[in-house]
Amino acid sequence: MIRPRGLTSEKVVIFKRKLLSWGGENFSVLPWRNRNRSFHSLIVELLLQRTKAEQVVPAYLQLKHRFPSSKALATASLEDIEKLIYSLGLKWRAGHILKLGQKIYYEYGGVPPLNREELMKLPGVGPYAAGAYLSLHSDIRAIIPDANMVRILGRVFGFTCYAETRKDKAFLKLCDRITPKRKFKEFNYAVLDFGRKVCTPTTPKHKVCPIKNICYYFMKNYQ
DNA sequence: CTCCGGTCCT
DNA sequence: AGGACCGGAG
Repeated sequence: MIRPRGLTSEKVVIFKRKLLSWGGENFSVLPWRNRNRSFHSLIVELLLQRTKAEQVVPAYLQLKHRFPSSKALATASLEDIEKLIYSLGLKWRAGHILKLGQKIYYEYGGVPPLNREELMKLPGVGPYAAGAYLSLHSDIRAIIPDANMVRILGRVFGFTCYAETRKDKAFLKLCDRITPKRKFKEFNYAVLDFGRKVCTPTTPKHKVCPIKNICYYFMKNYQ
């Protein structure tokens, strides 16, 4: 159970505002960052699991070209998919991608479902992929309780993160409170970019951090 | 050489 | 709840 420190509505408001503003100025353009409710938008979230965005770009473009429709993917061979994502490592994901393509084509007519529970029943789709598909590609508000969110909130609100923190009810509640009601998409993109560029796992870039003055971790270690 | 990261299967 | 998975960055 996490115990956030200094969790006041003022700090929450400042956090949202600063992150949104930072995100607006530092948005990374990536080929899958669109609002298409397409199976490509869901597949790419599997490629992004435990994998850096830059690394995914070529594999994603090739995969999209090779399998332009869910039908093409559903009828593909496992070897074809393995070959395309080989450079990303973790090649067991090829199996998930094939099964996912088949389910989407045969059971959903080519379009992924639009609620969290249904999405998470799909192969390879967990809390991260479901939240990303809904909020980033479908304009449906959802939290993305991934490593970035855990790390950033953990630092700002001074709680220690463990492997199970992502499933912690108090943490999920905090994610829900922090994620804006309206600009959730902009916010989620901001968190992803911020976690990658500023609030990095090791040696966070305090010098360019716009929220260090409300960050428990920074205040404690550098003030 | 060590750390990092989502989901599934035991 | 704990391990397996794999390549890249620090």
